[in-house]
Amino acid sequence: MSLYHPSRENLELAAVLHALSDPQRLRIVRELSLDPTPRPCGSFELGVTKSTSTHHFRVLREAGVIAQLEVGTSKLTSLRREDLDERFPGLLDAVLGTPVVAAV
Amino acid sequence: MSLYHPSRENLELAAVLHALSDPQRLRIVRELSLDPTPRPCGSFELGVTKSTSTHHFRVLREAGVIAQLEVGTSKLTSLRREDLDERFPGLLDAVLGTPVVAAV
DNA sequence: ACAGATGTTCGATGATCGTCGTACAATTAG
DNA sequence: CTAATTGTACGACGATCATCGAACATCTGT
Repeated sequence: MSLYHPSRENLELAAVLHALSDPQRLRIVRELSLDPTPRPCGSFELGVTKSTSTHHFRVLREAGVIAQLEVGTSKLTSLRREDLDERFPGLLDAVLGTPVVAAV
Repeated sequence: MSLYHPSRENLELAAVLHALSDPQRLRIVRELSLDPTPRPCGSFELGVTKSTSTHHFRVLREAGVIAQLEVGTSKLTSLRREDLDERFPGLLDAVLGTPVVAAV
């Protein structure tokens, strides 16, 4: 049983925007952008339980924001930056280039 | 009773992304970007009832994506492009599919 | 074989969402 | 004044969402 990942051409803007519209998921994406090394889900400091975490990673994966590779008992997570940049140029940079709070 | 509009500094990324993650609202924003002339809500061809329409315009306004000015019995709607560009550079262009600079 | 680590699955719960219809309010045109 | 236009308010409805806990599965190390 492999994990569903939408192909690059099938990425949907509304789905991507929805995936990014949650604080926890936005945080995951930000962390991933800072250190592009694929890392297991557990290495993210979210203030939620494991099952909630699983949910958020699945939403991100099914929207095509992240890729997850099963390795042993863990899943290495990475940003699908190239696919997103190709399909929605500038979107990821705009989302990531934004400080969490307004900086004047 | 005036309409709530978040100030530029108070625009929240998650709220904006959420507002843009609905097909109807995305459509409103696209139409607004094509013709920047402020227009009443009723001039948009959405396949929903008036009350649903009211709801979508409110979500967009409260997220800071659009501005609504009461004029007579109607409300002139416009994109808050400058505020959005200042606060989240490149986001609106990316969502609208408009490159920030000419393609290479 | 056993224990630990990593993550999933399965309800469940309360909140929010998109949608509708009806009724209402306010302005404008005859 | 009356009627039409423009939009809101108020429930209400099913759907989806974010979250949790408990149980389970799978791999790894000893």
